[in-house]
Amino acid sequence: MRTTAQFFKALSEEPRLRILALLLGGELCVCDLMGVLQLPQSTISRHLAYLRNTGWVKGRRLGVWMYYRLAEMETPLARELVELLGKRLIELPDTQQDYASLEDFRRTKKKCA
Amino acid sequence: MRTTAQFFKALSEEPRLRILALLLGGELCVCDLMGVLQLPQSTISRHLAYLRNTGWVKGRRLGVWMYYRLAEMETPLARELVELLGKRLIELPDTQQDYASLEDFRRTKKKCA
DNA sequence: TGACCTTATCCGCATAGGCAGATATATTAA
DNA sequence: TTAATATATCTGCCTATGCGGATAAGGTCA
Repeated sequence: MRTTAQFFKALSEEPRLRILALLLGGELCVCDLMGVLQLPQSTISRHLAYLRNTGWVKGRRLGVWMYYRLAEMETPLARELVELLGKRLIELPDTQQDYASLEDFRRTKKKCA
Repeated sequence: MRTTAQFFKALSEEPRLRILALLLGGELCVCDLMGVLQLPQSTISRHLAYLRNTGWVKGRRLGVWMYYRLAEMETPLARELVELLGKRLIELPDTQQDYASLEDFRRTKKKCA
């Protein structure tokens, strides 16, 4: 139960929820997330560490860049929750706006990747 | 998005998650929750206030007792999340144990209700 | 190797929020 | 009205955790 609460805690802070919403759309590197969330690199990285430790995301290194993606969930609760978020979280206006920012960022400031 | 994060925050602390899991089984009074969670009354009441303020539960007074139940959710995300919890959270061993404790408590120490 | 880039972690600080005990409020019953 | 019970809120304390800046670590390329 403690584990389950810890798992939900990942969703309880706005920056982490936004990161997860973005990752529902596919793999992203840290600099993409910085571009969208407009938060310092250390903050982004710390939240990603949190998400890694609670089993939400996995990272892989590609050269200099770390790419993060949603992990494969291990329990039915987690799997169905991800499915639900993919359907309902994504349709929220805030999420849509973040997706638009991501588009912008990738088009204009493609410093990374 | 902030609201959504706040909403998930309700699930991010073990006592609140346990309370919600119990309420998935139906309306309960504060003393029932005290009996199961074994936490001081002020702690239970504070968590219930939190759950009230974030729209998770509604309370109604019946004489001296306050009964709490899950609220009717207002968004598809929330509704489907409750449905998911009702299916998957309830089957966790910890939750089952709390349900058993509730049975016990109601049978033996029926001081309230 | 050394310069440079990206990401992770460390540090100190500030704040949110948990807890328990004390007190206040509401309801019932004598 | 007074007493008793159930619940809510207040208070003070303490821990967890968020934050940003600084620094470390890992990787690439000249």
